[in-house]
Amino acid sequence: LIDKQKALQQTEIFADLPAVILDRLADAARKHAAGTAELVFRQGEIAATFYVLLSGRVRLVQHSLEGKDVTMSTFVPGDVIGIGAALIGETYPGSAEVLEPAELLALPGSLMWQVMNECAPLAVRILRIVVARLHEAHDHIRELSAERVQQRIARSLVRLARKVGLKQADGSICLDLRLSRQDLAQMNGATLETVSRILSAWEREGLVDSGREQITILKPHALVVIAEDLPAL
Amino acid sequence: LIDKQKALQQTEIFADLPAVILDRLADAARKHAAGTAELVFRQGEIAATFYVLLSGRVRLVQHSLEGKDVTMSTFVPGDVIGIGAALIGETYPGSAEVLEPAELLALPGSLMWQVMNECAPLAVRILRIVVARLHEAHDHIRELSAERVQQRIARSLVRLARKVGLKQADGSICLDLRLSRQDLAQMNGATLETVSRILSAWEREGLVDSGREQITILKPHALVVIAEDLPAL
DNA sequence: CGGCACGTTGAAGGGCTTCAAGCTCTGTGG
DNA sequence: CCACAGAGCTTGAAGCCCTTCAACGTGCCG
Repeated sequence: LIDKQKALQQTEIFADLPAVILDRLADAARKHAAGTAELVFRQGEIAATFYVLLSGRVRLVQHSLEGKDVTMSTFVPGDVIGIGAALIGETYPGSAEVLEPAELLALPGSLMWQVMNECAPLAVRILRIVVARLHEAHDHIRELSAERVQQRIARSLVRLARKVGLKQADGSICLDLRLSRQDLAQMNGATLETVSRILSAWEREGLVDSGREQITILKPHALVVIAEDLPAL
Repeated sequence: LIDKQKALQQTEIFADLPAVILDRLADAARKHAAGTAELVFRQGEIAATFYVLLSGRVRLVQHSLEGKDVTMSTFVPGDVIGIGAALIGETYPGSAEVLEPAELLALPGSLMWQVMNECAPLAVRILRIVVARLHEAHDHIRELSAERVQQRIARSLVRLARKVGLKQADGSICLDLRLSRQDLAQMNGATLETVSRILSAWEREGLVDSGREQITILKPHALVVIAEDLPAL
């Protein structure tokens, strides 16, 4: 119970809340563990609860009718998952699939409503998060509409480098996560074959070093050039 | 001043508010008219105000570096524009371009903050709107990632038919707005040539009847079949 | 009536997908 | 410990979807 409070406090969204509020939330929170490939919730289910990710990695994925999976976003510890749907009480817009073994706190959306109405700063933060995600989604739409696969993949790698990149002594950046060609493809509306070909080409040119579910960026700047479609070399 | 109140009351978002609140909002609101192709706000500007659309039509468009414009969403009377950015105080995620001569009410984001903190139901509605738009954006991402241009165009037409379709006696649906090939292209990440070819093909098959900036759907059901990629005919 | 935005159509080509075959690792159970 | 199954990856060939460029209609409005 106390560890649940501590866990909540360490997330950006629930930090610095009045003790009373934190108590109520921690009291209602239920710990939940899930292994790789498990679904925390499924697309289409009525959303009564949302989740705080404590450890591991989770992605939000939409299934298209033809069986293609599309990754909407991936979450790291501290992120809130499914809060939009849970607050409104509609269905989840996608499934939450565990990428790396995860611990989560499950919280009821209804309680969140009550608390938000009493604690304005909390409402502010939620709105801030949802708006930020909306803007990310808009960026994603622009990229899918106007850019080539190459460019989008480069962009993904640059973004991942900023988020989970381990800078090496020689200036290269190692991406600290399991990342298959398939994953990259589903994040960018492409096929795994195309991703494989692009990475192979980059490897031939010495831009990256890639292996099974693992990628190291050798020339970060060159990747940015591709991602931003800058003219000169 | 009284007409501003009335205008606000007739939008879904500001209906049924306490008179005191409505007063303050109406008082701060400033009427604004804009002609076709004008920009209500520009991508990248600091967002201090948001807008309520009273009449006309407006689209939110992102400009890519290579000069391609991508339409994120289009707004009809009663919609709120730029509220996400204005509440957070960051920059606008895109430009708001007037499609048909529009009247708007401009409201300061800071005031909205204050009012939201006092009036929980209002905060609820804002959040509901932003979440709904996030989910729309996610759908759009899935479509762009997994579907062909044909399918996306069909989907756009079906959606427009629901929103601004005038049902005729013979079962056809006339889209009551100016809609160029270019517009359809920018809504779906395609080129105007491709859209033209697709519409020509559909016209040959008797699915639609299209002219200059004007489209009538002759066989709505057949279009749905294409949009949803249903197997049989 | 001339200008201009919108629209059509063709031809060429490129980017990406699809299908298919084979390879390389990883992990697991005998 | 080794072998093997299977997941992940690579590569080729064929082809389609869509874009790009270009030239030419068409209709609207000043």
